Amino acid sequence: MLGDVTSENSRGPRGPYAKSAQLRKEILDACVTVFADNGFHGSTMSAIAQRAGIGQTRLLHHFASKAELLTAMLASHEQRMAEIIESTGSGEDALRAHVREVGRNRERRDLVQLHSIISAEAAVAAHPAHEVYRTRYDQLRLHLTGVFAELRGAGRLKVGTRPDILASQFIAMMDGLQLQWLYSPTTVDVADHLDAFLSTLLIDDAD
Amino acid sequence: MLGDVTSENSRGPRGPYAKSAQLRKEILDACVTVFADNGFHGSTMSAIAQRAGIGQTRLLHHFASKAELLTAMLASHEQRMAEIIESTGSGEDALRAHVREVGRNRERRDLVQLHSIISAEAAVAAHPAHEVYRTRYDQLRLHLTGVFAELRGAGRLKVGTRPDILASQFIAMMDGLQLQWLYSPTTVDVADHLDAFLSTLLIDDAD
DNA sequence: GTCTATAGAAGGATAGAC
DNA sequence: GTCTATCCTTCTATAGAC
Repeated sequence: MLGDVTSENSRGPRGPYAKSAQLRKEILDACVTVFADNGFHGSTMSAIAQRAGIGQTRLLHHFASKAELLTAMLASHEQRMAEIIESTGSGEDALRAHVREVGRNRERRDLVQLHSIISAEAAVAAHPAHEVYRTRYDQLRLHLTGVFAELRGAGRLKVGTRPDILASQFIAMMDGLQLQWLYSPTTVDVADHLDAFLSTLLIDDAD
Repeated sequence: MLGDVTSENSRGPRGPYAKSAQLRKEILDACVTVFADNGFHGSTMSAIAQRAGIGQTRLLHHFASKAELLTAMLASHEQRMAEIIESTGSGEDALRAHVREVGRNRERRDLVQLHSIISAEAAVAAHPAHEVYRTRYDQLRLHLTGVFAELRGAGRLKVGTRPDILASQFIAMMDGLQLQWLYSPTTVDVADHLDAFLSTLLIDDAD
């Protein structure tokens, strides 16, 4: 810092690191596939390296451990989920946005597998992704509780329902339907069944 | 068979096997705990043996491989699920029976973890439990579709709902709520939220 | 940053004595 | 049926040359 006229730390990676950044990205992509198929426990550094088309030691040079690889990969996806929560408008639009997002996963079986297997593994406190997932579920429930509460205020919710319970139910339905879809892609239509669920809850907007 | 006057094969294990049967049971119990915490991939024969209080080679003498251990353990539980499907009366009683069963799992966190992690791992075709779980989900959907269809016939179902979709939704809700309960046992009440779901679907019986 | 080589531990599974 | 000893493989991770 002091007197270092060439310092550019605040502007992110300099020239030589550009290639590294690209490689890191490719490694993280390889991670998704391998972790999706075998979970954290069943995946090996060698398998990930092979998938990324590099050697095992080279992989280890960029990510010091398997746990670091998992958390880095999850962090790179976390951003996208945050966007969905923030960006959406209010009320029903917010819910339909979630359904649309889940519907897009039809083309990304790897992402569905990844979520299903890691979320289940990480339910154990010792798992490297435990805190990340606990926080994620808490935030998502909080967000959706707010959305349903808003709908309640607008008189759009069927009587006898509670926003906080609906939030848990909606998340459960997303997770559970995606799991069944993995087993029977032609039988279970995630987006369709989610829409059906919302239809049983919401009173038609009459404006 | 031919001329073997001492043959008692058709009456199950003879004397000397009684101890083996007991040990097998203890091993399978140890399995539940270990597989529940680490899944199939993350569990080791040594860990299971240690949990069962025996040596690794002794474990291997009774179950030839880890995959055999998993399938034997699942088979010993399959029976219980079949009973729930068969035994229950009709209509709403059948659904409430499922809710009660899931409610009992509050005292069996290990079983919930086991189901969550194995069902997610086994979504990959190469997993030793893949076929078992695919079949289980198919049968459960079939069973519940019948139950909901019956309720539809009795005029107990809200309009705009479809028995087959409700079956998928109900299973998804069970799986998904149990997963959230693992992360937040004090926030998510599985049986309560399931009951709430059924309440939004069913028209009160007026007889 | 990348490579070869390899350590050191743990994995599943087998052989053979008792 | 149970034990000790052990094989072979694979795992994560390190060291050091280039």
